[in-house]
Amino acid sequence: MKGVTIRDVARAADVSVATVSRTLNGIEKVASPTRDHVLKIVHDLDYVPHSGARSLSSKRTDTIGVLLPDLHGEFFSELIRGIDLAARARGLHLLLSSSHGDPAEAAAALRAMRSRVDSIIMMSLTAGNDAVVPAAPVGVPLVLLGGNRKSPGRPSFVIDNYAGAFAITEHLADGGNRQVAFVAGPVDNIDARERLRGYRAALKRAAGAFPEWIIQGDFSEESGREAARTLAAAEPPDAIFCANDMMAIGCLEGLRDAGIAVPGDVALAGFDDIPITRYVNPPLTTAAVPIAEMGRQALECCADVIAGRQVELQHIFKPVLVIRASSAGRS
Amino acid sequence: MKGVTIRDVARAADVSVATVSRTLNGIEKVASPTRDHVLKIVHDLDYVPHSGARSLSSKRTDTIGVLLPDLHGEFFSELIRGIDLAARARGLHLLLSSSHGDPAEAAAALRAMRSRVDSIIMMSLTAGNDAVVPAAPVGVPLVLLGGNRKSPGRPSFVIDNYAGAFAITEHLADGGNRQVAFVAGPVDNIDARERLRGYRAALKRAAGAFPEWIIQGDFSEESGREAARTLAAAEPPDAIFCANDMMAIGCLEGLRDAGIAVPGDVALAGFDDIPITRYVNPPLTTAAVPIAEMGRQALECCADVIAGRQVELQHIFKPVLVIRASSAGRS
DNA sequence: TTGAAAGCGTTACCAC
DNA sequence: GTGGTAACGCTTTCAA
Repeated sequence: MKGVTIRDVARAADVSVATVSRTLNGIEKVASPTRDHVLKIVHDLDYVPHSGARSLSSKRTDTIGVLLPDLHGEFFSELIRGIDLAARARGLHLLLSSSHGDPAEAAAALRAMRSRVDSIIMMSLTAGNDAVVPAAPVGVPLVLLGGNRKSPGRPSFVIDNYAGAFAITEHLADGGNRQVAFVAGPVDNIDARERLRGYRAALKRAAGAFPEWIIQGDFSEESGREAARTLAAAEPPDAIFCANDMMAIGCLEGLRDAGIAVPGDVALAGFDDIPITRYVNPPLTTAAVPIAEMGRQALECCADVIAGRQVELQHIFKPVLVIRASSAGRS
Repeated sequence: MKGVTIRDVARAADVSVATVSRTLNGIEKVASPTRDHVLKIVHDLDYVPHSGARSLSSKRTDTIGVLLPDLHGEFFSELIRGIDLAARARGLHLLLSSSHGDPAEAAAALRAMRSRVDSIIMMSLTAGNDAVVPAAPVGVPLVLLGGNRKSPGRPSFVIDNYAGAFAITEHLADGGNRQVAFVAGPVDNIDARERLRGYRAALKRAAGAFPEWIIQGDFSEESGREAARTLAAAEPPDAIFCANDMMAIGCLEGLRDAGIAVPGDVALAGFDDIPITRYVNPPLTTAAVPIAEMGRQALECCADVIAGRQVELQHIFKPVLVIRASSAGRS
């Protein structure tokens, strides 16, 4: 049962190994009766080609590598789901690797994957990680996910953080909220910086030019809670825009503890639209990013690159403003 | 830069390919100076062994397959996180595949993986899926996750659903709640059935022998919402135990819509302790399963099996009762 | 401690 | 259409 080779099949079917190979790969012509006979034997013997041998001689692995900085939270599970969906549809396998906090680790992971995959989807969240996306080829085509740094010649899929943040800020300011505070993400995070930029631009454009009010956070729930404490200590703003949903959730709790009602006293919004946002009380206004869809397209892109097809280099996903109870107008 | 082989390294280092191989695999003895010299060349040339060729001659892939029924939700992302953590620590790669609703699909996935991995961690949620875990060997060692069906000779990691459900039910009954209703999971799901069994046993043992009250659900949020409607239509019970957290969350919303307060009018509890449970209002009482830890141990088990070490066959994880506000006593 | 050479299971090329 | 047979890049005896 174990270790059935193509020779065993060839022998049993009374044909050459070449014919079996052709039958299985289906590119070249094989006579229909021969084909059927071979397939029957393959099935009877439960023959599965040895992928190592196959990749050795064909130079293909039919596998896509997925390199992520982390696996915590729903963002990544959604992303992987989208990638997996597309991979299954194309008959590709997925080699997953994560937790690459620092560039050195990520570089090592990249090297380790090199010989096992045909292409790699790589997500580098922080600006610091740019170092691991070398200008030089790494051996296999790379498709980039997230971050805004351009890596010339490489397809990249990014979120339009600026536009999303702009829309949220505008919405909060429109809602009759004069003072909109911003809880920022990590300073070395590109997405976070873009969101900050969007906040600033929207404020400037808003009639009346409300002053900026920026609190430093780090994308964590705890930092959101802390921001709430800080904001509650002073004269609270009319609205708070947190650079991601987790901070908004922490902020929500912090405000509740401080006896500040949302949206009664302060309007609140986040960014990402992770599933939890629907369940908190009140449900959170946020900017929805089509995470799974991004993953799906990134994989399709890999497949195209492998096949030698021409691909778009810049794929930008515009977040959709999702208005929920946390920012219900209080005119 | 591309396609550096072991021969290139051997030539550059002026040694035989055998010596390079030995140096890299580190089992047999290589003189220290030779070793260092070879390693330097390997580094300079940025040589990475071809994994296909390696697996062809060594019969190892250093890869573990992970077969999941689905990728939706936090349960799976936690699981993968635990598995990935352990895999990284052991220098193993992870081949991920999911969305195997029906047995035929799962069987195909199993076949496709066979030649690419040294061992497979397989999760089969539903009783129906048992068919895809054949008694016969599948070519590589299998480690089972979830479900209670025994597959003789195969290590399996399961949750003690019975004990968890028993504990929850007991807690709800103890809290001064006379009538405890149960919202069940899919009938063909083993975990769901065990939880039902736990509920029944606990009710029987409770002083006063409260009558059973079972509503059929399917683990979905929507079915929880519907169960709430059904329960609210009659004289509501004192407490509701949903067979998983998602149903409990749906139930919570349904109760709110019906004007029934939790825990004021009805105590509520779920099962799994997915992260969301902490954020809903009120936070949900539930049975916590160490998901990531289960994944970690499953991978360790794979590594042990591959290495030929003896392993325990039955690993049972007892859920921990997590009491939150949704079941706060109302004596 | 090192080198030479025989596989490992496929694919792909070249004849027929 | 089909068969024979070099690669493919590595590990692993077996000798030296």
